[in-house]
Amino acid sequence: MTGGWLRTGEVAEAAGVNAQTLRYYHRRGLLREPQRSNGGHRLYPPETVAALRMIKAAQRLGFTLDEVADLVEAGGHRRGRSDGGLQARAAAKLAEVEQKITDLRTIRETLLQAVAAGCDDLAACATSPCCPLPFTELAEGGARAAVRRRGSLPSGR
Amino acid sequence: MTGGWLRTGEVAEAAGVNAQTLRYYHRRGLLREPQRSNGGHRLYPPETVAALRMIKAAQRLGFTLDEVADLVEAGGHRRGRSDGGLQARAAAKLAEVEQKITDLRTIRETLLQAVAAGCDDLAACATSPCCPLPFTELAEGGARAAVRRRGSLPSGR
DNA sequence: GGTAAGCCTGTACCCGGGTACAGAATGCAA
DNA sequence: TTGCATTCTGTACCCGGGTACAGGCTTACC
Repeated sequence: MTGGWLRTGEVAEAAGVNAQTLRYYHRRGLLREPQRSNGGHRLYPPETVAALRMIKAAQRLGFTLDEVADLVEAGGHRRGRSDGGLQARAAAKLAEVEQKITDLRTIRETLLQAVAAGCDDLAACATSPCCPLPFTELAEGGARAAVRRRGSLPSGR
Repeated sequence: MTGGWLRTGEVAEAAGVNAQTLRYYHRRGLLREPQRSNGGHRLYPPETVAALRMIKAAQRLGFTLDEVADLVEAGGHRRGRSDGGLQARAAAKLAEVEQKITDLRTIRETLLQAVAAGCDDLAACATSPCCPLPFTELAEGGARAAVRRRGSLPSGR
């Protein structure tokens, strides 16, 4: 409302995002297509920068792009009843994050043990009864975590 | 040494891994190619199961498959000097894991705030001065984390 | 009006860690 | 010996989150 329209590159720069990413977000339904110039160039309202920051923040909070798209959609729809459900989703995500922290703490303890015990060869450790590393539990823990991860987490990349 | 040879499916089953994954690990240099039967079927020594568990454990500790391959390689080579360096790598990974835990704690606090403040619409919150969510920091935090993630972490998927 | 920078579209590719499929050959038990 | 299960190979595809490239059009400035 305050300033004029912004071009793709300007929005991208202001939000600290690659210009290609904007198009990608349009495809994913995270951003509505804006107005166009006569020549077909996109002209964004300044609020778009805030919207992008919001998307990046939500991602950082552990939501996937699909989830963010849902949230945006839900937020936009809630003319009548307030069923955006950010509350509920944030609570669920909170539980996931806490589980992930617990997992990482276990991993940390195990790494600490490996360092403390002076392990220097995984292959040797794996078959040695005196090594404190819990290979079997770790391997199975991976399977459990993989299942949990289907629910999506802040995670890597 | 104790038992007979195992076929691909038996190893996979015993280690809780898809049979295709074994081939994949051969390609990635995580497992040496074993002996073959006359007909060309792989015949694994029983230790392979322990090796697979080791790989899964290392993955669970936050090492990527490339890193595990390095560790295996280094472990196998250390005939003369003991430069496997699991020690050093575990210490480095430990630092990464601790950073990740710190990040997740920040995320958790933020989610808690969102829930406590009763936020129910991200788009509204992002432009409202009374919302406690630190959108800008979160967005920039994401950029920082993305850079850190180039170093690979336990992460998702 | 010229020219460079910026933008448009579609399509292909990247990463990591697998998984699936097709079609041929082997292995093993009855 | 027959027949089904398993394995073999190569190649393609999946997920999530982007990024890159090519070839053409628009915009902005001098």
